[in-house]
Amino acid sequence: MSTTFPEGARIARSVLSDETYGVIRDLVLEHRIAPGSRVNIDSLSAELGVSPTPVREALARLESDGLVVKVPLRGYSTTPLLTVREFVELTQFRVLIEQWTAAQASASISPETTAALRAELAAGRATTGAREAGPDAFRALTDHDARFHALIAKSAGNDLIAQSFERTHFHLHFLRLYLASHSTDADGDADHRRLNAVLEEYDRSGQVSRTIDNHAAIAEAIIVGDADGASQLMREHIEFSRVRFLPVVEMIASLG
Amino acid sequence: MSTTFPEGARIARSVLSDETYGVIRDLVLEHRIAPGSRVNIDSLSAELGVSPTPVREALARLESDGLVVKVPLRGYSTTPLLTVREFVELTQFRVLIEQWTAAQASASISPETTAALRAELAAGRATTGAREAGPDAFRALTDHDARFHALIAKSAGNDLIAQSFERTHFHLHFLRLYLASHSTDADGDADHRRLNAVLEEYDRSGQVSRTIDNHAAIAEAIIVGDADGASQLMREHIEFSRVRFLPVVEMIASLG
DNA sequence: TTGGTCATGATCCTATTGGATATTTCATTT
DNA sequence: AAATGAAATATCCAATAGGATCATGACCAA
Repeated sequence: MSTTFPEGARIARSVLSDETYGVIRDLVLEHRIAPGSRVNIDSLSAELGVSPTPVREALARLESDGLVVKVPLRGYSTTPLLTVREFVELTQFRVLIEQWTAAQASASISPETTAALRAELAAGRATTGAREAGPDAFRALTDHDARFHALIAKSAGNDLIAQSFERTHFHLHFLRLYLASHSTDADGDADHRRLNAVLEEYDRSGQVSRTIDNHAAIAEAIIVGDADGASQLMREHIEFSRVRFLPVVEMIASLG
Repeated sequence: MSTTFPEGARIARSVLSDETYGVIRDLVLEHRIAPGSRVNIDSLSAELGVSPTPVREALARLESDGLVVKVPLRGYSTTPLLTVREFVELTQFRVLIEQWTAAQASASISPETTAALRAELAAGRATTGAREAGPDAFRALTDHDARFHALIAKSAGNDLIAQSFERTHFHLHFLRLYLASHSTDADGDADHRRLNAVLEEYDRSGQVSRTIDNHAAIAEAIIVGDADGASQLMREHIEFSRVRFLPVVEMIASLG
């Protein structure tokens, strides 16, 4: 008997293959299944209380999403954590796309978009109320961050580009990295001590309030229709995120 | 050193679900299954001589590719042809991404990339040998076009962006549109007569040689490292394609 | 002893078959 | 003509048999 997953992971049977898809997706994204590890179809189906068939279909879709990889006749594995190179490439992609979405959103600003941006900013500020650091705070921050950037992407008026941007799941990849870094046992190992030092530096560097301030500035530029300003601020925002987070990624890569 | 065989040397075992994925994909792209029509799993599995299970898995992957859509408990349908709006959005996306890839490829030009570009140009010129118009010529042109643009995307040095670009399958969508327009019966209908007029104008407008000339100019700019020039030429190339093809898209949309 | 090869068993992916459930269609009734 | 119900159709899931891969360990040769 392997009660690996919590009871909440069980499925309310309605449209089983879709439900299964969502559950497995969350299991991967939330690190319940470790990055780079094998995914056993039989175990998973037994764990979720369904037959292998919907699990198979769910995994096929997850492969197209880039969350698992399939080796024929050998099964599925979750994709490994982002490498440093992939992290840099993802940041490049974000700069390219989001400079454009910010400018476009500015050019076609509407009262509805303005209201939505202000509401999301308020939600973001609410997360800073509790000033603690660590996984929970980081999760709340990335949730807000994901919603904020997705909102701008949708406001740019090009659904295709918005979809292409959202399907990178950049915030989920960052969350996976961060969770992985915090879940490493903090024993006396010199590597782990250095990682913890990097993490504490990251957590304490005022990242949360800094991010919210950046968002506020970007939103204001968009609302007043300052396309060039919004574009420039967006670029700086992403670059800042890259500079702050890169040491964490490098440490993780050197450990793994 | 272990002189292991390259990846391709691995024996291609019969993995039925992968095989059916490719077959169904071609069926949809080549219009053997009409756009917007239902896809019957039982009929398909009987047609292909396999059981419904691999067909189901293949369809799940195709949904992530955007070629079919699933309605729970009602089955799958092929996605309709591109709307005018989607065509415009796709062009916007291409301009945004490909200006960047062209510039980046110029900035990091290598002898290998130079050779590959020249080879692809030669292949493109070979397609213009037969000066006929119509579906076959258009197919040869889009095949070359897809390879040329994918080559530049890969040469930009960012795999993530290259993948994101290639997964739009823009050339396949264009091919579907073109094939759909040519497959409509040329009866006495006034709409069809107008469509045929638009198509003949398109086929006769020197699109083939014009495209190859554009490609040659872009390749030359990349090879000599002229990032700004390559970026600008790429933009004009895509805009030209948009202007020439848009009337066809509009006619199709007005008919469907 | 050391190194490599080969057989054997376990594990897991893969695919078919059959049945349960939802939807659609069509005939019947009001 | 509209509504209701029942048969037909198709999706959807489960159970199971069939194969491939990997791991373990024994055997043989150097």
